Amino acid sequence: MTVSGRRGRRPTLEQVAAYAGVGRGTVSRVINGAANVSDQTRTAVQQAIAELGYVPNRAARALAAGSTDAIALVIPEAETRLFAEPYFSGIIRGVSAELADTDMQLLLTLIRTPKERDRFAQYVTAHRVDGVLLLSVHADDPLPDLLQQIEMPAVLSGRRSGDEPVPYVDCDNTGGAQAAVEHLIGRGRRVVATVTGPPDMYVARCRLQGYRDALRAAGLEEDERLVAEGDFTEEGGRRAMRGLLAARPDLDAVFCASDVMAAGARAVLREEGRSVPGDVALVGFDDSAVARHMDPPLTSVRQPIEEMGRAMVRGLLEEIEGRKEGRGGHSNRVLPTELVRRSSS
Amino acid sequence: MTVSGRRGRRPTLEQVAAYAGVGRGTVSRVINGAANVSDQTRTAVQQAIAELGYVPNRAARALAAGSTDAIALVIPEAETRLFAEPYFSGIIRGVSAELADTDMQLLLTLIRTPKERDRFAQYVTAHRVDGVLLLSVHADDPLPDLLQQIEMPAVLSGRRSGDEPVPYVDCDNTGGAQAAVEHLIGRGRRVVATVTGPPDMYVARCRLQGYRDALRAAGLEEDERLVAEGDFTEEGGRRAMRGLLAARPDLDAVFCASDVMAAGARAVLREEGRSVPGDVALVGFDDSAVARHMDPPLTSVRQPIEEMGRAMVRGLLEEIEGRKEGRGGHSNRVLPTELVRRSSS
DNA sequence: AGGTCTGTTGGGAGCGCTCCCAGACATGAT
DNA sequence: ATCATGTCTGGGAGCGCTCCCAACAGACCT
Repeated sequence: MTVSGRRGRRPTLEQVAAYAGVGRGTVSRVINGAANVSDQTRTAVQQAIAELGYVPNRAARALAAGSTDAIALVIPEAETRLFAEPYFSGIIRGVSAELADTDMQLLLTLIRTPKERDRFAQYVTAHRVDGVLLLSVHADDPLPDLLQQIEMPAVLSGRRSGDEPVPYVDCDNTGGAQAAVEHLIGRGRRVVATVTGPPDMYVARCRLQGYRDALRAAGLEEDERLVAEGDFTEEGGRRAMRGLLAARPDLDAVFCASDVMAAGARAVLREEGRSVPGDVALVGFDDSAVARHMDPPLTSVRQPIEEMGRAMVRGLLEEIEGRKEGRGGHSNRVLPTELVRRSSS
Repeated sequence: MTVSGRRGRRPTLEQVAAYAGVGRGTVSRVINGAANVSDQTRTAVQQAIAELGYVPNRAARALAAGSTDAIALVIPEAETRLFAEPYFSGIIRGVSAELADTDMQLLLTLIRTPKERDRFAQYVTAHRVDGVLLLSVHADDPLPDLLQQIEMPAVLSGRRSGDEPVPYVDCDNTGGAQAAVEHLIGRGRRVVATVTGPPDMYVARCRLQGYRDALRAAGLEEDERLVAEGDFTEEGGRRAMRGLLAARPDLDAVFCASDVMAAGARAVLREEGRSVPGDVALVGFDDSAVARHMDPPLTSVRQPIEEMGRAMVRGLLEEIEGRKEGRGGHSNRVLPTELVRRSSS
């Protein structure tokens, strides 16, 4: 924590230049790692910087250079409740970690209301950030298209559809669901049901697809009465589970498209006197805290959330860099998931 | 989303002035809500702003005014795991909500390593933010003192000790714990144990104090064998619970200083064949997702986390304002907690 | 009529940087 | 010796704002 105790104004680039006996331009070159600076000069400047405890003024730099050295992480308010728990903090952790080596700043923006969204739209339209990370957007969110229209570099977490035009980072939802169901089948289950997410969400459709793929691959029966629609809430899980038990009382396994829904399903199974995993094996998705603390602990599909955060930042920085140099970026990434086996299956 | 489609450079204050037929100073006055502008002029300027879709350039403003219009929310990395789930996102939600009306920006900074801490120290020392929100600092964290030393406005969440010199927002840990234990006593429990947090954390000491206060007020026995030290982890809760059962097998209630520890305790109770709440009543602290999903659902003490976030921002803005006008702020706040009754007690 | 306020307004100076051009110097080729 | 070429360097211009001072108009007094 070597910080000069000097009170009042902070040293400026100009003062560093004077102290080192060089010109402003030279100091700027050293700071920005430009070539064409002799080793001797560079050393002298670096020493002056250290001795004066100089820290560049971001505002001045941003003003002069026309860039902001900041990216925004945008989170629709609803998500902070729904996906609250490993997701939210996991992404932030990954983003922050990847940004630590950069001197980019992270601006956090929660969007609660259409008014706030418009305000943010204004803000990005005025190019007050260099790029935007958009968390779990809904299909009808106008923000991604706006960003693309004003040519603001952006990366989404998750896709809105199969052919997402905006760069994105996603995890292999289909593969994860498939692995989960294959696992159930591997444990000898033969009547495997599923509780899905809302069908207008791409992520929900992917997980359902994975379920179907696994059944088909194993040659097991596919019955629409084994598919119940949930909404990613616990209550939705409850409702769906009741429906499944009514339609197919002979089911012996359930794959839930989220842990929270699995928690709801589990409660209904208990009410109905079905043991887990004895009578019915249960698998969730997300590997959240809920999964670990359920009784019995829930087998679940883990997404590499932190890694997704990192990948988003890498992608965004590439986009920004690419945009500057005239070439395009568009580096989508789909990260693998992992089945975490616990005693519910 | 009324945004002029004009490509290229954004309109500047100067252009707004020209468009409205006034001087730069006048536009600046209108934007910053200064007095001494005639209604007629103000209206004209506002219309020009709207018509051109003008958004002030933060960097330019910061540079000229010497302030940044940004505050930093600093989170020690460890906390994002430990307190991850309602705490982290709750605070952020509150902070963001309170900031929405302001045009302050929120910079998020996770601090993982001493190196990153030093870097942040540099950053704030260079006055690159107007204020700092510091989450759950440890007693040995040098950051609060540094901030105070360089006269950077700051607000802590939680105190490091009883006489915290830096402004803070906290919840009534003592009162919450006391209410929890009183609740247990009210339900007829007579041998009430507690699992504490690490004694070097002030929050843990407060919750223990609340436990003691309640016992004393009820005239119940206080036995040191009824107090077991945990560390806010599930495993710590397990260990503590085993110790308690060994030392006082006759206990009929346990107050755990965190939900996570309560989850550990609950697991041990199950192993030992003690029913909850039949044999042993259980109460936690935090009202986290874990509490809701335990079996049985855990009675817990809820902190008004979102409100704490809001209070932190209000306090910080006061500090910043006060600092500017030469007077001091120092508005600490201790918010009330609330007992959420579920079936574990 | 002259003087003094008060309320408004315009615009110069400057915030601390980056960009870029021109100049200084060294090197090698002619 | 001369010139071209290249490397390094200094500093002017300007980014878009806020601050502040001077100027002006009108109201009110003496």
